[in-house]
Amino acid sequence: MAVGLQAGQGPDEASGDGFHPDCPGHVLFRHATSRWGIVLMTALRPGPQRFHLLRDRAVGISEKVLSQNLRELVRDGLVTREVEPTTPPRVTYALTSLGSQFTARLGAVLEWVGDHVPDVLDARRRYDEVG
Amino acid sequence: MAVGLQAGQGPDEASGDGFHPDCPGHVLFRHATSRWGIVLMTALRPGPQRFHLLRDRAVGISEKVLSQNLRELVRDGLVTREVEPTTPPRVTYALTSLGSQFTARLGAVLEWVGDHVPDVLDARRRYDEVG
DNA sequence: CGGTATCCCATGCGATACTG
DNA sequence: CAGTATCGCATGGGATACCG
Repeated sequence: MAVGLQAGQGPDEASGDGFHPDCPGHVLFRHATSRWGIVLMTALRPGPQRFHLLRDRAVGISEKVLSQNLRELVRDGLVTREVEPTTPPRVTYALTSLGSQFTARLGAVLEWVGDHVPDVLDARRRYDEVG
Repeated sequence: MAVGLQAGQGPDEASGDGFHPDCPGHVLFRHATSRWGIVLMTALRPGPQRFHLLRDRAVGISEKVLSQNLRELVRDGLVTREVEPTTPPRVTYALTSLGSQFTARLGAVLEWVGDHVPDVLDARRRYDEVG
């Protein structure tokens, strides 16, 4: 059973099945596909990365938001966080197998989107000029 | 080339490739995966639907937000809008082939999420209790 | 180095009311 | 029936400063 299929076929409110915004699967999806979630998950695909490296890859992210996002991903079980208690500390993030699977599927979507940007651009132009 | 892979490997700012929030592909992705975007796209998979039917399926949506979302999806070329100029008017929305392809890929992600909700729940419990 | 704390703003969404 | 107009709020995220 998918997650958001047929929202609102439940009784009357808070539709019985999996699409209410509070549904754990929905929350996971929002975290992983948030503005920075995608960047971070993707950045982790090649292998484990340290905090400052992720900060550099996610150009423009603030440290607050970076750590916020990572914390949620860790909580959801998509990412691991490992601390070596040296001074200064050394913290490494990596995809779990769960995160790896999710990111692979998400990657297919992103790749498709990338391949079809011209079509979207065309559609917008047509929509904007004529009406 | 995927869309958000390796953000920030460009020169210095607004990373050359496809992940700046203003990137058309990113915007498309945000529209289609917004709170209601997923519900609407999914609701349209079985076939064309009229406005009031979509409103009923997306339990809790306001008409304002429904028409907002549909308008963006139409503009992005994922959905068509057809008006029969009767009184009262009869407006039908349907997936384009573009929208159909996108939704299929997205569906794979949603299905995966649905299948792994228990794992996520476990992860969160572990995270919350121990730390 | 790897964070937190604080403040602020833009956006998305909800509720309600009105219209061609 | 299929919208638009208006208002108001919660949330995600940016900027800056400080800490173990």
